[in-house]
Amino acid sequence: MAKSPKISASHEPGGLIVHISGLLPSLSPAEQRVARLVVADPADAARRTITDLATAAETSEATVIRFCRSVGMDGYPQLRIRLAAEAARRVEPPDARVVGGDIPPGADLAQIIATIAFNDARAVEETAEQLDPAVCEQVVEAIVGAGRIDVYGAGASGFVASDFQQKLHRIGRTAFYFPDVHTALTSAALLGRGDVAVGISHTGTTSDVIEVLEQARARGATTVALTNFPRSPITEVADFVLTTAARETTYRSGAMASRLAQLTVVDCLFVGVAARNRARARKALEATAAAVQTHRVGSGRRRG
Amino acid sequence: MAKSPKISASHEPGGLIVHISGLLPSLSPAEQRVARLVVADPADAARRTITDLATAAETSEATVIRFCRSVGMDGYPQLRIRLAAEAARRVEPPDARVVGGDIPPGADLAQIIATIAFNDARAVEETAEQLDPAVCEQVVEAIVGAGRIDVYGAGASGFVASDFQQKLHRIGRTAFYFPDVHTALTSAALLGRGDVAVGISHTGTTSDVIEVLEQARARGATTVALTNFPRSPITEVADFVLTTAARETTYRSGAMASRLAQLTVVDCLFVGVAARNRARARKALEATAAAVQTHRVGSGRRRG
DNA sequence: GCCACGGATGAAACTTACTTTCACGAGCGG
DNA sequence: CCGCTCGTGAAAGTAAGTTTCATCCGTGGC
Repeated sequence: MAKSPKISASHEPGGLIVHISGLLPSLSPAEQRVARLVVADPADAARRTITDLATAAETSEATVIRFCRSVGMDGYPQLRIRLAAEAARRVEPPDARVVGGDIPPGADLAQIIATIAFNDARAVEETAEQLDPAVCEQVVEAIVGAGRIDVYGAGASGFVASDFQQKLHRIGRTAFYFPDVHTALTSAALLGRGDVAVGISHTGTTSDVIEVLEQARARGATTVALTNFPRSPITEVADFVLTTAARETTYRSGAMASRLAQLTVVDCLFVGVAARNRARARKALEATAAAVQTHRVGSGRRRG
Repeated sequence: MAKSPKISASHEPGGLIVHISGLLPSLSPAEQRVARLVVADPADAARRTITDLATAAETSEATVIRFCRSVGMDGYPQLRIRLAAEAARRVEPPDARVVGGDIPPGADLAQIIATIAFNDARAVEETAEQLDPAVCEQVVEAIVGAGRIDVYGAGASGFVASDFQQKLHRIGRTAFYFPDVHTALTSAALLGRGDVAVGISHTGTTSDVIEVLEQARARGATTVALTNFPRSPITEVADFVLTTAARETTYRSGAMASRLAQLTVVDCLFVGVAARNRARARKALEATAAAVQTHRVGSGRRRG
């Protein structure tokens, strides 16, 4: 990477805040303080002067400017304006449900449900907003033309990887998923030019997955990373990077929001691939559906 | 008239532009030139610097400031921000995404993404809305008091079942998932009063899952069904029925929407259970998180 | 016609906000 | 332990925004 790690935010119609939260862990401590203020209350931040904001974040103006550059803005005034615009757009939720934050200790189940659903839905929506269709297109292209597709993921992301594998398989693409690192590495070693390796890691720091992608890349395969953090280590071994937009969350439902976001991305890719050859994909899907038909009861209309 | 004819615009949530055009005729010629530029393209005006705007209106900065005061702003920066916000709000509804229905054959990837995300998010939201907190509460209760929890699911629902099992396990509940019918049946036969069996089936017609639930029920276990169809066969063997709200869909992303909805429900149950004993759950989660820490790289901040 | 008078206007002085530069200090790898 | 890099804020520098003030014009009285 050249010099200034400026991550483009220009093709981001709706998601400045999302974009910033994604970048948050890659920022320096002082910049993170600024970022947190901004994310917490964009409208308020837009009203502040740079000196004001710097003081509030207990840092200097210089750091605020650096923060602006880090998130892809030219300077503070631009950030202000973008924030104001962003804030105006999202004044909507007047709901009582707890947004973004923690679930309060005394919450009843109805409240928990509302909060989880809201955050889950948001993660899905925001992920879609910040997904770059051009990159998706290239990934779809690669998958369509691939001799073989390997999908990797550890832990929770493993479910997603496995899901993706199954989906691709159902429409007749040759895809594999390995729950075990060693097997995965072995498989990666057998990949070659034209093949595709997809690595899924929410944090982007899962060494197992990174290793496997690295191996795949060394063999000439096209590598794709799916992570929540656009500057995490996994992005360094990937030809294409797709990001989800689950907010940094605490333990409760954060993991789930991120999972849903990942699944959404995977589904988009899947549909993109399937759309390339509708007839064949539909036929394959019908065949696989028919295969499990005998395991269904009451095949007709559902009774009361 | 006293001095500056400042007209308050602070109690004007939606209509800055309207407000300005309203008092346009009362402005001086030079100010009117400014006003017309602003009204014609608020977003563009917000991007300009005061000198820029003054030049464009063929006047001086001083006049622009006067204009700001005339329309009730404190100064130029405030106007800029208000304009940016205003502009953002009125560009909003460009909703080209296809709602609910099929993805048209000629759709480009951006459209596909928007459609999938929208439907996914909807499924999650609507599921939460129709979920009965009372039933959830009872299910949570049962799980909290259970000696053992068995989770069943076939095919795509198997992922969800497996996910649920893993979640429960991580907070120290004894939970099992069996991908194979025979093993599942065997396990169900060993359940007893106080144990819980959860069956997941989107259609509610998967005979394997129904069979297993039936077996579990016969042994005295509490049975829970998670399905999209409140009157499907599976509900007949369940003590508690939880439903998702994915619309009846064709092959494309319907499966995914239903999956996300299922995961959301599962997550709600999980959080509900975890909330019953915060301290213990948190401790267990921290322990499991720490266990995989060595498999992460760049434990600190991510670099570019 | 000439002279106040007042409002509108822009040039320039001024202030504040923003940006850049630079030196210091902490942490890391050799 | 040394040198390196990186994050940081102080301070210098630049640009943006604001105020002041002189000018210009039209108006209406003398």
